[in-house]
Amino acid sequence: MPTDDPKPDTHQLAADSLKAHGHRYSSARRRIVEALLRIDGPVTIPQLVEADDSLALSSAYRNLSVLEESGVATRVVTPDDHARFELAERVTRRHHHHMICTDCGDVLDFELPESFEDSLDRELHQAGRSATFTIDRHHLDLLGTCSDCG
Amino acid sequence: MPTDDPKPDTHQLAADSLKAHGHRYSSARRRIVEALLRIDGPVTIPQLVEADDSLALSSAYRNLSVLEESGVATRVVTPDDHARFELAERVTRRHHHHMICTDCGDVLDFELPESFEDSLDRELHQAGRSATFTIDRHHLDLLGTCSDCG
DNA sequence: TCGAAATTGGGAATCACTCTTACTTTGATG
DNA sequence: CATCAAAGTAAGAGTGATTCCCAATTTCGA
Repeated sequence: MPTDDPKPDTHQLAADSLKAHGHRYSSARRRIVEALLRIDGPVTIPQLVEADDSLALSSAYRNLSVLEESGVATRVVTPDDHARFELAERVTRRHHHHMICTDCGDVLDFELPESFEDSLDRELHQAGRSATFTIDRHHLDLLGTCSDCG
Repeated sequence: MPTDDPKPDTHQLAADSLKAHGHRYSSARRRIVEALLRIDGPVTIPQLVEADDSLALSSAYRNLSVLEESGVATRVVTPDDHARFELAERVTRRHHHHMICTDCGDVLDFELPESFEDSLDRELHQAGRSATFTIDRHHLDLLGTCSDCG
């Protein structure tokens, strides 16, 4: 049972997080997590349901809210008008940012060098301090055109 | 007529931008720009109409789209489900980022040191290159709690 | 195993936003 | 300075993503 497994047991983590928030890891929720693992990258709920027909639309909306508030999934906000979801960084263990294609709406993940993330954090905390704003997290998005639309 | 006026003639800039896109700077559009100047910080359209009752809701929506595509206003996307608008950086001449209160939904502007913006740009272009993604602009948001909700 | 509590899912309801349409304003032109 | 076509206005209908409702089903602890 390695503690530093590059692919830790996502399902166990999901079950624990849900339980800690008073929810169950039901089969529908597991199917959603499996689809998110499979697809990789923030997806809209219609895309998710398309990827696994056994999911009901209304349950997918409800469950993604539950997964979000339990810290298993993250809601990704983009300029197009579907919400997108991906597994939370708590779960994937990787901090990343998003490249959003303003043409097709697709979202890609990317990472920055850790050293740069550190100086980014320093700058942001500085800014938060001077505005008396308590920082929970940051989002860094690139808006532009992906290679498909380029 | 100083060229480097800290408060350049926003209305002239707005009129020119609109004309360049085949639109007029009508009185309703001027009232919207005036409200955006007065309020400062991204506001929802209901907030805007509240700030100036003479504005009609449907016209406000339509005109903000026109102002956006003419480069006068910018649509700000946040986790709550109202679109927010502010004057474009082209118009204000200041690059800034957003602190978003996840409690009340309010959005504050903040700026980073220019030197840091430069190294940020370098990192992002590096990342864009390796993903074959053409960067148009970036967004850097702080999510957390504002001083009112703290 | 049993029962209470949680979950499911299909369809109705909601609500921010956009479209339609008939009317008004604007400004270029003769 | 009169005309009129293009541009703008605004009230309300329409749209579509998301949420709500609730009866039926599943789950888990005792």
